[in-house]
Amino acid sequence: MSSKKLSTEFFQSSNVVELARQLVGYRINTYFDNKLTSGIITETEAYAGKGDKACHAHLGRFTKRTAVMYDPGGIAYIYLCYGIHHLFNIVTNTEGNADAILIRAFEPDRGIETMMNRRGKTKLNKTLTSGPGNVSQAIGLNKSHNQTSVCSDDIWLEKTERPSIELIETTRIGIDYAEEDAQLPWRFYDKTSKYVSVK
DNA sequence: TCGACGATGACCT
DNA sequence: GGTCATCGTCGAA
Repeated sequence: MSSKKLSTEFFQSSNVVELARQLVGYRINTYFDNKLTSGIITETEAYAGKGDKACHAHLGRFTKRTAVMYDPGGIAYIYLCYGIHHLFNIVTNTEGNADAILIRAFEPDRGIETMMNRRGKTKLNKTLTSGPGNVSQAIGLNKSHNQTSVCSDDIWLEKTERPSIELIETTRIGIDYAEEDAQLPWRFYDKTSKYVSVK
């Protein structure tokens, strides 16, 4: 039990929904420019590969952008949304499945000053790290980290004991185009945290 | 080539 | 509640 760091194998589980559920309460860390930033994940969404209408890899859609999703789990899928925001996902499952988990919010813990600088904030409030675009900016992730490992010395996750989590399972955000799959309860968040994008 | 648009967020009233 | 910034990606032409 000396290492709490999540392994590549952890992310290669075939059940992306269960993994997304599990990650709420776990710790996300990055170490860039000699600065550690970390926090406790409060909100995630599962995207279940080819069979999920909300997933970029729906029906096996394979483009330059989505190619990374088909790689073995344990790496980052980061893409630009609305021309402004970098959204950070973790690819899961084994090669060829294209499952991913979107990290939508976390509760800042270590390196808060660094995160506020990256976000251009002078006051600490929930907007520091709530919302997928804000998450990436706070922990210093951008497209250069696409396809890089999330089990490295620069980016890693850790298991925690998850004290006082009250897990809510509900629908995903911003996927109205996904028809009936928009109704799937594949968003998970901790009701006890204020660091959640949408309650 | 070109046009449409998106797994958003900040700011306004 | 509404508006809009901003640009890479993708599919149509």
